[in-house]
Amino acid sequence: MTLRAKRNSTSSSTAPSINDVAAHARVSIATVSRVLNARGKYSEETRQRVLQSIKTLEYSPSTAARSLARGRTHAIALVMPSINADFLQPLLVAVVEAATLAGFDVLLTLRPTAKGHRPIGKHNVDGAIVFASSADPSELRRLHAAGCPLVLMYETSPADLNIPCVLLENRQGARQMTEHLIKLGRHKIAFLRGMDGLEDSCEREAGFRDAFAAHGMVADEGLIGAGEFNADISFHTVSAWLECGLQFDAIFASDDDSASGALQALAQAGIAVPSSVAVAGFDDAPFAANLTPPLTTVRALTSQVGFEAVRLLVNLIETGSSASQVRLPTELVIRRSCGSLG
Amino acid sequence: MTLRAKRNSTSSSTAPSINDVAAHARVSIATVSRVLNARGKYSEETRQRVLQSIKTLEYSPSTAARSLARGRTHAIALVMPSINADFLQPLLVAVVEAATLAGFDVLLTLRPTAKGHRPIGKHNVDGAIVFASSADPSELRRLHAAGCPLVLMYETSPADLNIPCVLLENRQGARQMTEHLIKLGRHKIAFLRGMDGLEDSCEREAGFRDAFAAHGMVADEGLIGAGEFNADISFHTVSAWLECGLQFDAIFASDDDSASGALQALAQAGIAVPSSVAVAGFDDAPFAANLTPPLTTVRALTSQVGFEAVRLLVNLIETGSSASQVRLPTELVIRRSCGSLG
DNA sequence: CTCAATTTGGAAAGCGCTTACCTCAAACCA
DNA sequence: TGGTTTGAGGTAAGCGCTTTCCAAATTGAG
Repeated sequence: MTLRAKRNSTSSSTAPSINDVAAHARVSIATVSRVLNARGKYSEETRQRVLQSIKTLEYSPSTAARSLARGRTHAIALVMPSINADFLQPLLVAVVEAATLAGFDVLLTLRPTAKGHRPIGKHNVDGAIVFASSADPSELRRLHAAGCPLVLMYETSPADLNIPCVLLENRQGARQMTEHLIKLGRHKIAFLRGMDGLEDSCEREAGFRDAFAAHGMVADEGLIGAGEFNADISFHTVSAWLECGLQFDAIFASDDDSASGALQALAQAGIAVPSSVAVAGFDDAPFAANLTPPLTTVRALTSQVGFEAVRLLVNLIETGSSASQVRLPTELVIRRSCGSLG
Repeated sequence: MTLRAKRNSTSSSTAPSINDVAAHARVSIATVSRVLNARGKYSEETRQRVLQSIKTLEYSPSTAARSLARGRTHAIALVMPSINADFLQPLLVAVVEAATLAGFDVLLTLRPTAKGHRPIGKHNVDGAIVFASSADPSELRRLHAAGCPLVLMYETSPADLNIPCVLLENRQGARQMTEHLIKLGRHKIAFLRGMDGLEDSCEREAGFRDAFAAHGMVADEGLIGAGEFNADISFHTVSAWLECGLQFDAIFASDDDSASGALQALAQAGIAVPSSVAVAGFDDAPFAANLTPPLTTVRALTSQVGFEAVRLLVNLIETGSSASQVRLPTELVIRRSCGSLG
C-alpha cells in the first residue's frame, strides 16, 4: 500500500477517493478504474467486490480528475440571452433533458451579462449550444477558432464558419397561417414584425408576403408594423393603428408575445376578436392557449429544437462531424382567436 | 526546460497549457500560477511579461486541473423542476447572473428526469441550490450527509437537517391582497388553492383566512377550490362554480397561472371583470400585465429569491455558515383586474 | 565589509483519475 | 514437455494546475 493510499483512507472527513475503494476491495486503483469504465479485463468476482466497495464507501469519482485524465469534460455550455421570453424555458428544459440522457452536464451561461461573464471554451466544456445572437460574433469566432464544437439555434452560421444549426420552417409556417386567414375571408391582414436582424423575423415576414403573392394579392405596407417579439411594443403599434382609423380584419403577429399585445390593444379599444379582427401568433408558447380568446398560432416545436441541437452537438463532439443544418417543420394550431368557433 | 514542457509546446493542435505560457515568458510555471492568482511575490516586470504571454497564446487555465489542485470546482448546481412554469425563468436568470458575478459556474439539473439523471455532489460542484421539492427528500439527505452545501428556495428545511432557505412573505402578501379586496367592497371572495404540499400554498391560504378573521368575517368554505398553480385546473374549478350558480364578487388565485385560468372561465361565461367579479393573482409573473384585463397581483420578487439563494450558498461555501432563513417581502401590484380603474 | 533579513522565483510534490506497459500464472498446442 | 498465448491485474507515468519548500539575489544594518 502506497503512502498516498494511506493518506487518503486516513482522513475520513474527505470524500472517498479511488484509493479508498481500491484498498477496501483489495485491488489496485487501475482495477477499480477498469470496473468503473467497463474497460480492460477483470474477473466477475473482482467486479462484484469493487462494486460492493463503491457502494459501501458511497464513492463517486471526481469529475475534475476524470476530465483532466481523459481530456474531456463531459459538459456542454448552453448560451442563452438573459431575457425573459416565455418560450425559452421549454427550450432549456429540452436541452438539459437531452444532454443529461447523452451523459453531459449542462453549464448555463447568459449573454450579455452585467459584468465579467465567465468565459467558456475548451478548458471548460466539450462544446456549446448557442441561442441566436446571444453570443456576439467575436465570441463565436473565438470559440470556433479554438476548435470548440458549436451548434447554433434559430440562426444560420456566419458564412465563413460553417457552424451546424437548428432552424424552423418559418417561411412555410407563416405562409400557411396567412393563407389560412385569407381562406377565412380576411384580406386586410396586418403584420407585426419580429425583432430586427433575427432570421426568424425575416423569414416569417417573407412567408407572409409569399401567401399574398400566391393569391395574386399584395400586402398593404401600411399595415406592417413593429411587434419586436414584445407585448408592449405591439400593444402600442396596434393602438396607434386604431387611433389612425386604419382598417384591417386580421393581425398576424410574428410571435405569441406580440400577439398577446395585439389582443390587449383590441380589447381595450372594444374590438371583438375574432368577429371583427382575427389574431394569429407564432410559436405556440405555453401561455398561448390561456389568452382571451385562446390564440391561434403556428406551433414551432421549441423543445424539438433543443433536442436536435443536443443531438448535433454530441455528434460533433464524438465523431467530429454532423449535419450542417436541420430545419424543423411547423404546424398550424387553430384556436378561437381567428374564428374557428365562430 | 523539462520534458513535459517540451511535449506541450510541441503539439500546436492542443490548447496551450501553463507550461507553454511559462516557456514563452521565460519563467517557471509556479510564477505563472502566482500571477494568475495574484498570490505570492513577483516583480511587476515579471507580471507584465506573463500577462503578455497569456494574451499572445490565448491561454485559459483548465478548469479541471484547477479544480483538482484546489479541491474546489467553483461551480454550483441548480436543481429545478422540469415543468414549464412561467415564473421559473426569471428565477433561473437571477441565479445564473448572481453566481456568475460571484465567480461560479452553474450546472443546471432537472428533477425528476426521464431516466438516469446525473448525480450531483461534492465530486461535481461546491454546493447546490434546490427549488422547492424538486429534489426528493432522500437525495437532499444524501447531499446533506455528504457535507454538500445546500440552499433551498421556497421551502423550509426538513427539521433535522437545518438547511438554509429563502422564502417569501406569503402569508402577509395574501392577507394584504385579501384586505384590499375587502376594502374594495368585495365580501364574497373565492379562493383558488395552490398545489398540495407546497408551503407557499398553505401560507397563502392562511393569509387569506387571516384577512377574514381580522375583519371579523369568515371565509366561505364552498368558495375555496382547486387552483393547483395551473390555468386549466382553475379554469375548470371556476367554470364549475359558475354552472352551480355560486355567487361571488372576487376571486383570489394562489398564483398568476391559476388567475389566468379564472379569467378565461369568466370571459367564457360572459362575466365582466372587474365590474362583476374582481380577480387577483400572486407572483406577478411576466405575463400578468398582458392578460385581459391586466392582472392585479402580489409581486413576489422572483429574481430576488434567486439572488438571495446564491448569496447564502456562496457564504456557506466560503465561510461554512450562513443565515438559516431569509424571508423576502411582497408587494401589491394593482392593475385593472380588480377594479382600480373602475 | 559582513551577516541577517527580505525579495524573487525555481523545483517538485501532490490533487484523483486513466491508461500504456508489464508481470505472473494458468491454459493451450504440438 | 517446453514454448506460446491469453486472462487478470499491478505499476507508474502522466493530465494541468496549486502550493510548499528552498535557493539565489538583493538589500539593510551595524
